[in-house]
Amino acid sequence: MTIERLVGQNVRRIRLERGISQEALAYEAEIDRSYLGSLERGEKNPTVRLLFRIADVLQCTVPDLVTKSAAPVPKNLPRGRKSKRGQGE
Amino acid sequence: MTIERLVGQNVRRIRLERGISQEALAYEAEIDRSYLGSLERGEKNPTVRLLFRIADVLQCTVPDLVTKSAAPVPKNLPRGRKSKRGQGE
DNA sequence: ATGTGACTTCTAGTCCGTA
DNA sequence: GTACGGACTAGAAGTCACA
Repeated sequence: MTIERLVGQNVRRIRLERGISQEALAYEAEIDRSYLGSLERGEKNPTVRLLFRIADVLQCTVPDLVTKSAAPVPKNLPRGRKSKRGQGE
Repeated sequence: MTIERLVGQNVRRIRLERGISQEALAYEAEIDRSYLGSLERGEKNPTVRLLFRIADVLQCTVPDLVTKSAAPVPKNLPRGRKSKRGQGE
C-alpha cells in the first residue's frame, strides 16, 4: 500500500460517504477534476495545502485523509434519501 | 497561521523533543538540510510523501505534523500510540 | 549547526480533449 | 459522472555556496 493509494482511497471513501461527485468536490475545493480523479486512483502525491482544502470541503480532518481506515471504500453512492440532485448552494 | 507554519513548527518542536539536529533529521529522512530548514521556517508546502518520511524518522504520525496544538509527543513510544503522554527531558 | 539566495530538475496541478 | 491521455505551467524537490 503506497501513501498515494492510502490518501486516494480515503478521499474517495469520504467523498462517497458525503454523496458528492468528483466534479462537485473538485469545484468546491478549487482543484482540477481530472487531477482529483488521478489522486483518488493513487497516482498523485498531493501537498498538505491541497489536503487541507479537500478536508475542508469534505468536512473532515487532514488526519482522516492520511490515516488508514477500517471502513471500506464504498462502491456506489448512498441512495434512498436524496433522489434529487441540484441542491447546490 | 498558515498551514506551512503549522507544519514547520510541529516538525521543529518534535525534532527538538527528540534532541536531534536539522542535519541529523535531514540525513535520516534523506532530504537536504537547507530544505528542511526552510520547511521548519514555514516556507515550504511539502507533499504527503515527504511528511511520511519525516514522521517516520521522528517516530511520530503524519497527523502529529499537521495538527494544531498537538500534545508533546513522547520520546520512546512506537508510532501510532497515543494513550500516554510522557514528559520530555 | 542554521539561515538564506540562487539555481536546476522534476512533478504537482491545470486545461484541453476522447471514450 | 468517471477514466485516461497529451501538453502545458506553477511550484515542490533537491543542490550548493556562503553568511
